[in-house]
Amino acid sequence: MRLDEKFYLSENNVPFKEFFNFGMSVDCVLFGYKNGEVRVLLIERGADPFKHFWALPGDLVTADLTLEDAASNVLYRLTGLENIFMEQFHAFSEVRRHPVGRVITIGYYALVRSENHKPVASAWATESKWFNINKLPELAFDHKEILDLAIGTLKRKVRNEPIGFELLPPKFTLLELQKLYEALLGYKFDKPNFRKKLLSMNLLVPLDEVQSNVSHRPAKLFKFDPDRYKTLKEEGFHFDLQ
Amino acid sequence: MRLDEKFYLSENNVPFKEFFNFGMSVDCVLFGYKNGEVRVLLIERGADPFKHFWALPGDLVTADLTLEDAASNVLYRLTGLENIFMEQFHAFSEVRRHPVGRVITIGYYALVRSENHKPVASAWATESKWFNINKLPELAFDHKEILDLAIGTLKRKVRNEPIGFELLPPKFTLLELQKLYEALLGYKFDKPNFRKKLLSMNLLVPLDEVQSNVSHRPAKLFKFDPDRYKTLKEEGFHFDLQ
DNA sequence: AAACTTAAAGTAAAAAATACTATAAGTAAA
DNA sequence: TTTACTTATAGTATTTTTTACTTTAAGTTT
Repeated sequence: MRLDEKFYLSENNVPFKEFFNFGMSVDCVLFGYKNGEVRVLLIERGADPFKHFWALPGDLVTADLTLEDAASNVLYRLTGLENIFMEQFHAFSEVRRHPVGRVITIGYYALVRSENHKPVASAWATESKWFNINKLPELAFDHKEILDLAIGTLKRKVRNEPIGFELLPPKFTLLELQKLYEALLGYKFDKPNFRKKLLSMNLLVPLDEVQSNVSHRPAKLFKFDPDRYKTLKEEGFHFDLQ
Repeated sequence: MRLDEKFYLSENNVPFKEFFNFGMSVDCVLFGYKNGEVRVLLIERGADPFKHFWALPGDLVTADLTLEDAASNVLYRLTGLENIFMEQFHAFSEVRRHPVGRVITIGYYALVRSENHKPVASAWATESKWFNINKLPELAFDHKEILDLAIGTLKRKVRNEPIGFELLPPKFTLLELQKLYEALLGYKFDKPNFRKKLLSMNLLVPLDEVQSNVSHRPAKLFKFDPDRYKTLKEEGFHFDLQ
């Protein structure tokens, strides 16, 4: 079956192929965390339109790729990393959102440990840089709107699913975890209670290892146990941090 | 600026317009509720491909519409209603998901009071019918996958946001509300406690009115107060039913 | 060895969730 | 009109969870 062969849209007899004029893109909001700050990786555009503006890393989608593939590719080119945690959050479709044509973009947010990223410099982007999510520059296209929605999504998600761990190194202390959540949610936790709550969830595996190079009593290191979470979830457990 | 004038994709010098070959569609998962059952409205397709299959109501998007407009139109043609509660939940982009061409579809779920819908019979759809979400027929395209994700989204959302009310008549009793949540979540609540919890949220306005035509003591009617919810939300309130 | 810093355990009070009981207010049948 | 029946609604006691705070332990630095 070919596009132009046989099919017409029933309501008005317009040939199907008249509808195949959309451009599709993905835009990735890559979050990181460092020194108590939640950050997002932006690129400086190396080409028109919006040349020299800061923008979300993204790309037009080619016909042979799923959106997930396209977003993974963007993240790979940007960081050199594969298997980054990544999730769709919204489709943006304002008719005039892209000055060059009718482009609908799908927003993805992704989480990564800040250290692990190699800066790019290509024709695609002249520079990439981490920005504190509270100190953002002016952005190209409708990327401010996209980024704002991504931040809202992250803040909501992080409370209901244990995805925060994606922003931390594999081994972390309870205080590091607490500080991360405080930065994400914007309020403080009581240290003993935070500790008690997290440990009671049984999602953290204590390691036979402590912090090193600290000038005080070193804290015990933990790792997150994704398999344990999967099991608990099937039993009806619901991750929840207020 | 025109599409073919000036712009090339930086990485490989392909002209921009080569990327504008996508078809876009919206598919709507319209949920209803009646007699303790959560239901979804499906259509029987009146045209190829998948003629005579049950399917989600949807349509190809034209260049002048946003996705939200397109989804609203689908729902209007289906029910005759405007301003139906509706929300995007996912973009589906498998390369071969549509037999006729590369169509990316955006899934919307929508909530409506079951009574208020006029059945359609057009070339677009020969029939429309409510199905219990636990007794679904075989579906066209990848609509089973779309519907499954919509059901998961609804069950998650309904716990964290007071959207369940969209499925009830404007005036309802506390027991009706409880039965709705039991059907949605799949477990029972203790009546006095459910009542206590809901009333303590201060989202329900008691009316000077009771049930009629019931063969027992009639229950007081309530309505949901969306403005109150907005206010409470800004003060940090978080709707939560476990 | 003393001072200092943070980890980690413990405890008591308050709040919330849970399980259950009792009473009130209506309808329907005798 | 009375009695039985059904559901609404209020209340209460128990358990569990959350919250706020205190104490002790374990390391580093001077």
